[in-house]
Amino acid sequence: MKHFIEELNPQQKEAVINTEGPSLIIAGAGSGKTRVLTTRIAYLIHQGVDPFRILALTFTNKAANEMKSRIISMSGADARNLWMGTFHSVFARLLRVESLRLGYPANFTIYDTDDSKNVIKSILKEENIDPKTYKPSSVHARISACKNSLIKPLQYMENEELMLEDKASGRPRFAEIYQKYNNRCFKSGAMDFDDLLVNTYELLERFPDVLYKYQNRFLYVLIDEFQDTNTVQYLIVKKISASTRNICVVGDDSQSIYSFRGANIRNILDFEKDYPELRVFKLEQNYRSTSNIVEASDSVIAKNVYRLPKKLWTSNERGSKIRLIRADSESDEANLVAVTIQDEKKNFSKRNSDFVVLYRTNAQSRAFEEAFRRFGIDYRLIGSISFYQRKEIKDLLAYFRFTLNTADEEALKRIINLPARGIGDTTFAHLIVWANDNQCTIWDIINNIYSFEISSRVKQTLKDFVVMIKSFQVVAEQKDAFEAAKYISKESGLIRLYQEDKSIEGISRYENIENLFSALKSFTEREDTENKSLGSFLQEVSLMTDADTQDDSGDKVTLMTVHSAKGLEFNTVFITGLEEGLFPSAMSMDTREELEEERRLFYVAVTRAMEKLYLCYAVSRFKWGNLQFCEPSRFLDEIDARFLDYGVSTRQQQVKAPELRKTKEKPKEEPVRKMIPVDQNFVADDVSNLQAGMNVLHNAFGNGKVIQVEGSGENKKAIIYFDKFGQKNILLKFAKMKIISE
DNA sequence: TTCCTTAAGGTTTTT
DNA sequence: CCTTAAGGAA
Repeated sequence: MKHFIEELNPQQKEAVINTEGPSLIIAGAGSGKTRVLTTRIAYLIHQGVDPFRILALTFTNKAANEMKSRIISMSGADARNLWMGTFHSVFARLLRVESLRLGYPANFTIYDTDDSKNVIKSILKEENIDPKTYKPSSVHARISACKNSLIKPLQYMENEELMLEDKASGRPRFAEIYQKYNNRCFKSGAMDFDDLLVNTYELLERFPDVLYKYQNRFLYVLIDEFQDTNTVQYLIVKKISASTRNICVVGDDSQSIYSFRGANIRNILDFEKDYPELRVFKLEQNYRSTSNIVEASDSVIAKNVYRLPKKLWTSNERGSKIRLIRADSESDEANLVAVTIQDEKKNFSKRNSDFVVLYRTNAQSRAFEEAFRRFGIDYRLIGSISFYQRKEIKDLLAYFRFTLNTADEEALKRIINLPARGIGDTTFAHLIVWANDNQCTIWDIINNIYSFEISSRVKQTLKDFVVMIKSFQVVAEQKDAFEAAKYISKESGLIRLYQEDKSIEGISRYENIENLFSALKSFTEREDTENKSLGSFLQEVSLMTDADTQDDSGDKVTLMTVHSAKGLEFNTVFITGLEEGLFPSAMSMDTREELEEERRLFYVAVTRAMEKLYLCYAVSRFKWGNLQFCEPSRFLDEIDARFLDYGVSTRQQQVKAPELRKTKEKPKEEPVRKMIPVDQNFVADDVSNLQAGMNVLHNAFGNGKVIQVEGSGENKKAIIYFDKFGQKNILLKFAKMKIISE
């Protein structure tokens, strides 16, 4: 232990060894925050604190897992018993034990955003409310905001200000929807993401014995990324740590980027008011980046008015200047980034994993994916749709969910007619009416279906369904998650359904299911899983994000939003799409507060870079099929010019030149096609008689299999599935391909 | 009830 | 532009 502490700088050391009482650690970007936090916990364990009695909350599962394994390597296997995870996962675990108190089943379901929106949609439908004025996504966002500030439906209705706000915006029935939504979730034995927090708070508030229990269990509470906690989160940890007051929060107000999700920057600014005896530690030495990058980032964040005073510095070498890349279009931007990566790899022998491409919105990833595929650069895409959000996965999970919680209406909706068994919307609507009339769940109805007026065919189908689910329940009870899942997916017929689908999508769906099973297998075989049941697996899975499911192995360039890059570092960073209206986002330019958050976001992006930073923007961009002209981002002007290099590398000019000429003659595509690395000696076959089933070699896309041929003459085209590039529609008129086999 | 066609709408950011 | 939802035909 001793040498871990000796390696720290004086400020870090202070922040580690002062374990008693409230602490605020203000940790600048790259100042060794994670190291301090892990060492502090290892130090506590070393002092004899039982890991079971330490609660450490992080922002992502990934951060939690990484820290945990670091702590284990510092202080031994016992550290496995730490309560460490995201707010949501830790409190979900707690609620599993205590949920009965609040009237929820122990097997309560966790609704993800899609489930929540579906609940809202069905409420709108039933109440005949126009989904255009009450957009499910904005209704959900508002409900979420309420929950994060602990405003319940009844309080909402009594709040004149909020009610007037709704009236003014033309949505006077919001409070009613909010209430119905909550009732519906409760009836389904389901909690949404926000409920995991709200209900934890309520539990501690309403049941003193429960509060007492957890106050006594957790002697030390630590919170990472404190600047991104919201009101409920803070109130929960405040309650839990109230008796010991051993609460240690780590954060950086300059990196607060989640206010849209209810994060309350006041939590960090006002922390001192709640804890007058607070000790503050400031970590201001940056170990991550070159001094050029550190100073440049500082010149940007200095433009913000709302911030705690601190000055980041480094003793690292100056490093190279920040490069600007100006592109003509989004595809040009992507190509330039790809070329630059190739150059950097060649000239400085860097690996793909040294690079990250950051953007403001997920939609921007597409151009990069395309370019990287053309250039043969391996990449990993983080974000957008997570593995567990995929339809086929959600379908299977819905069976698991329903098996464990038959009140879960959203799950039932997904599975009752999948695979098709002749239970359509009409029948389901009947079931809902009967359930409402009888004040019971739909499961109760179909369980007693003989007493209802419905065709005997449907009756039999529903009876079979009930018998099947009951058999699943027995299996889920007796077997581990993997075995149970195998049984359910087979007996439900889902597996067969996907196996039989031989379309491209069908095959990829089946692959996803196979991946789910390997996840299940490793879950049940993992050593530190104390509970190997299907329910335990479901809980873990419903709180996973895309970043958690990806493996970091393999040498790949990373593509992700700036938000998901928080906490990470890369040798070389490309910040792309630096244009007014995109970054800063057009939706966040109206107020000073919003703009400052955008600037903090930019600051986060800049400070991810260790050695080299590229800032990219395009002068035009396609938006919904229309070419739009863009102005470079104001953030580019805000960086002091002495940190910037406006020069363009010779290689970049080479790439740009042909494209510029070409764009004037022919729109889009053509210049991109030019950029495909083409084998000069490639001799194409005559493909006019191409048939489905043939294997071909394309000059740019490589090996592929013809799925289908359609059209004739000039317009004859083929759908080909390429090993490396996936499915493409190819016009045979242009195609340069060899026929390998028939 | 299912499948296919057509229309509309969407781009902040995430547990 | 692309994807998803709704509406109509079999």
